[in-house]
Amino acid sequence: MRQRSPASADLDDVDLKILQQIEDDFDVSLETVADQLGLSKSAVHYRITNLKENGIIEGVTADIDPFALGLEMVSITDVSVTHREGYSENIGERIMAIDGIEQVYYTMGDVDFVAVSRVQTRDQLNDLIEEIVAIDGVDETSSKFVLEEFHDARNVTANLTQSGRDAILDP
Amino acid sequence: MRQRSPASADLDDVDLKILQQIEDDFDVSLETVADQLGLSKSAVHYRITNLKENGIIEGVTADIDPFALGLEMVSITDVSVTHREGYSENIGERIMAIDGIEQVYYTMGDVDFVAVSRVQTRDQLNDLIEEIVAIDGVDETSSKFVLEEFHDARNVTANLTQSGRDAILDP
DNA sequence: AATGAAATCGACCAGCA
DNA sequence: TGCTGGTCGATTTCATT
Repeated sequence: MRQRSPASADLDDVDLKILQQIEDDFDVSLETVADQLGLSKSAVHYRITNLKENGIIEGVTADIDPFALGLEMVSITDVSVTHREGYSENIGERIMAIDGIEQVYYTMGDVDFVAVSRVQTRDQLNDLIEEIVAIDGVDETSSKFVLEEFHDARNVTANLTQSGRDAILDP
Repeated sequence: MRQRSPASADLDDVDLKILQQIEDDFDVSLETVADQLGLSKSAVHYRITNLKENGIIEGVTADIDPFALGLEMVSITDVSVTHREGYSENIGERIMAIDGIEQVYYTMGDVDFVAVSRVQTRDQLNDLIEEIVAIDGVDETSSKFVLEEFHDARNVTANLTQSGRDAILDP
């Protein structure tokens, strides 16, 4: 698995406000953010640089509308595997590597993996599921079609509860 | 549901290459992208501006490591609802509005909604599930705990098959 | 749709609390 | 370490093709 920053990254109130702003929209000028916080542009820039270096900001990316690329079919596929030593991580990565697979979760319970996929056509969906089944160790799959999605991008700061916010601020 | 750009957005090869680059990393200089494509910096900027105006680029955002905020617990919750007129869309939005909910899918099949949540503590997870159950029209829920995730951010261009790429380029 | 020049904004640095 | 103000380089904008 990928390296992650420690759970107890010491962020203060100002960091959190900056993160909230730029996680929603990085296309704001430094000056706007600085004015809102009563800081100079340099100070905001300094903090953003640190947040990047500490891995708290993993990167800055453009969010693309999948529909613009004709990616209109979303499915959720439950995957069961035969349990062998160390296979699970490998299988997760192999599912993830298939074109059209967007997210893979390895879960506790009778279903082992849950995969979210996004494709243009039924043929692509068929191919994708066949590729999952072809992976060594995969037992059976069960897919459901998604009719509608609800989410405002990936928004970790927006989804914090108040107690969660407090937990970050005073360790 | 939110307005989306048409499936047949007329993109050319150059647009697709720009999207691929900036979806992965917007922190590249215009000059780098321009050089790779044999264009001027202004031309690349002109295209990016258009892609934003046409809604193909939905926005530019910072990706934050959830672990840095202590968000270490991920769950997938299946939600069944009693079927009444027009309730489904409303319920989806109400689930989505709960703190800690990251994504909600409305699906065909016996399970109606699939919700992905990310919280810091078991208490927060408990609260979250209670809030789902409290929604009018929700019948029953079933949750599984996620042990590991596989995904490289949201990467719609990277997940295109070759035939998918071709389908976009020649309509 | 793409270009080059001009205005604006972000990145970096030295210095300071 | 966190911040300021200034400088330089990059990006954005605009007139022009």
